[in-house]
Amino acid sequence: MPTIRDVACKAGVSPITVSRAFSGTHPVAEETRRRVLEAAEELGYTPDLLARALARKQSPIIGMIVPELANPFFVTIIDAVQAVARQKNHMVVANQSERQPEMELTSLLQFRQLRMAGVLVTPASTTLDHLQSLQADGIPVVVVARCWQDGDCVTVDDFAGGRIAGEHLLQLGHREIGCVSHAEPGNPAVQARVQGFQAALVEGDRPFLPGRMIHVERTRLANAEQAVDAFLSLPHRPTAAFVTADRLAIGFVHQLQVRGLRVPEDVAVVGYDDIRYAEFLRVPLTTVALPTYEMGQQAAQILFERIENSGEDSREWQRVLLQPELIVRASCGAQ
Amino acid sequence: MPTIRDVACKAGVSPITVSRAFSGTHPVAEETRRRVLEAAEELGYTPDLLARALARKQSPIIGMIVPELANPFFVTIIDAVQAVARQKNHMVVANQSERQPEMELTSLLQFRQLRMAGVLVTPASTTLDHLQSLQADGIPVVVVARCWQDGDCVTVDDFAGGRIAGEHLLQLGHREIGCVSHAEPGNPAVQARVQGFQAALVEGDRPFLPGRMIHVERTRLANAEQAVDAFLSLPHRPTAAFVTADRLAIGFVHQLQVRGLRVPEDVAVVGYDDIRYAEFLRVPLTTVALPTYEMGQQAAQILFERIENSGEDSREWQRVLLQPELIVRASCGAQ
DNA sequence: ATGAAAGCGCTAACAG
DNA sequence: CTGTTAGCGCTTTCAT
Repeated sequence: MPTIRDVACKAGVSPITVSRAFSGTHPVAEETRRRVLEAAEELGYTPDLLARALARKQSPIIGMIVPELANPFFVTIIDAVQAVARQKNHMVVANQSERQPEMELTSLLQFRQLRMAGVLVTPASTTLDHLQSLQADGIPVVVVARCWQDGDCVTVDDFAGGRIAGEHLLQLGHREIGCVSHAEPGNPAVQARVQGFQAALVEGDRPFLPGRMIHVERTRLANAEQAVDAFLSLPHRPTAAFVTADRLAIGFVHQLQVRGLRVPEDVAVVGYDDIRYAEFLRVPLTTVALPTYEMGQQAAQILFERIENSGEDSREWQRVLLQPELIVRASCGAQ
Repeated sequence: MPTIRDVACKAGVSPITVSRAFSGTHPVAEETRRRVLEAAEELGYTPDLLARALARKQSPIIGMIVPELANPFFVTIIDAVQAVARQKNHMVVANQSERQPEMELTSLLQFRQLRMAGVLVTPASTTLDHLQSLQADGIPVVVVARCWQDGDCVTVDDFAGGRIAGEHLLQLGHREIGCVSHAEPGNPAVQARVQGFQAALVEGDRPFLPGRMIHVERTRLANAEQAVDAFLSLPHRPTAAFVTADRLAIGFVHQLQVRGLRVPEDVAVVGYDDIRYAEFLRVPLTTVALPTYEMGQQAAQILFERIENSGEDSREWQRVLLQPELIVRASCGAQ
């Protein structure tokens, strides 16, 4: 593979001129640039990104960490980030933490060792201090889908999302409403949904009964079964339920039907996320849709602003809060 | 950030010894290694992967190209590859080609410029010659989910998959069976499915009528609508259909129902892919399941074998063919 | 088992 | 606008 020297030689200029012609960091006379590009073309020269990265102390790669790849929610974010990154000639490494803080740390270490241009992360832990060591090394970090006090973040207003779910069920006349939440205890996104939902009930003069709160760890079928068991053994069985994730809601509806209950007639259900196919289910799911792609896009844009203005080091963090939207389908009985 | 020199100084050894202690390429006395690691620990030293990559002419990154991220099929493969890569301390860059050969070429160029350790690709084009320039540069390439004459590949036996779908419908007593295929014309995976399906009919003494072949370009709702239009206007409407992708099959079933037809009573449907939620649909979908994760896993393993034995340059390409499996649910009327 | 010298291919900093 | 010099931090020879 030809190097910058070979091209320089052939074009009759110095190596640095070739460098500049390719990276466009310094002006190069049009005529010179043409000669250089021509020589490069003939030689089949292409810049070595590794060498460039070493010299610049920065590789053209954005590191991402998401809880899991098997979740279209995060894949959509990755997709959006890639679209922005491609425009900026950057690549994206998207790792999953599997919700384990140690795995997140491992990835972050790799990212630092590779001197990535920037990092986007949906953290697995509630404390976010470990992100600051990256910032200290000059690597911009933006948190996605979670809040962050000490840095930039782009989030969905999950409190508002929970609230519109609750409001909707109240409007439909339900007075006894349960809630099935998921995820590891303390997951801030899910907590906010639940709090928003409870706020809606309170505002509607129906204080939420703690006994009607059902929690499961994951969104698998087995968890849905657990949730339905718990739901059906509640005293004064609620006529409706807000389930904090569509994947869980789908299983929940399914299990209710298996036990002979009808949705929405016996139990109305509102989910969260608006995953694909939610409209093709046995009972099309009423749910809260999130501006997922937009979230990734904005996060990436903020990140690149930081990368490009890396000298300025402004401590005015950006905090973007995007609004969710209710999608009404059959599972709540409104249609 | 401390460098290898700082550690060497503090540990009272030469830089090269530190290098060896960390990379483990050459033996280092146990006592020395301990001293080095200790010094590194105190300094907070961590190897600079960019510098290492430049010196070794290889970065610890696997490049992947898939047609689209919005398809769980490919995401599952990425997931599997990442799992293998992590064990080998490698990162994964997974780009989408959006089925455009030029985008694939752009990514491949980037991969080469970054001297990636290896590349996995599900090509967007039928000709695979462009992959050989990578191989020529010493970068191993494995093709996933497609066949490849001139290199390693790991594929699902789509012909067999199409055949079991056809056989199943025949066994259920259907004699007039249509087929709805998708994707850009000439997509080899889809072609194989269709051919396998046709072979089943021929073997069952029901030669497939070309007029019953319906084709659409994509798997969106609009395409499903198109397909149903075409299907319903067939002379002697078939009582069953094989649809070459679940996403399309879901829309197909949906549209049939919208037009007042019952599934499976009026039209039995068999899909392909066994996407998640296929079992929770209004009509749970009978479909052909693929060993997707395993495919990614095996492809990654083969790739790392090539990376690790990069001296040998054996021209005996591996060609792995994995078997699909029929999943019987309600949409075909067997349950 | 350890070390010394010489790059990997590019770019920053400074000159002109 | 162009060139010179001197690295980026690591690993490869080749010695010892």
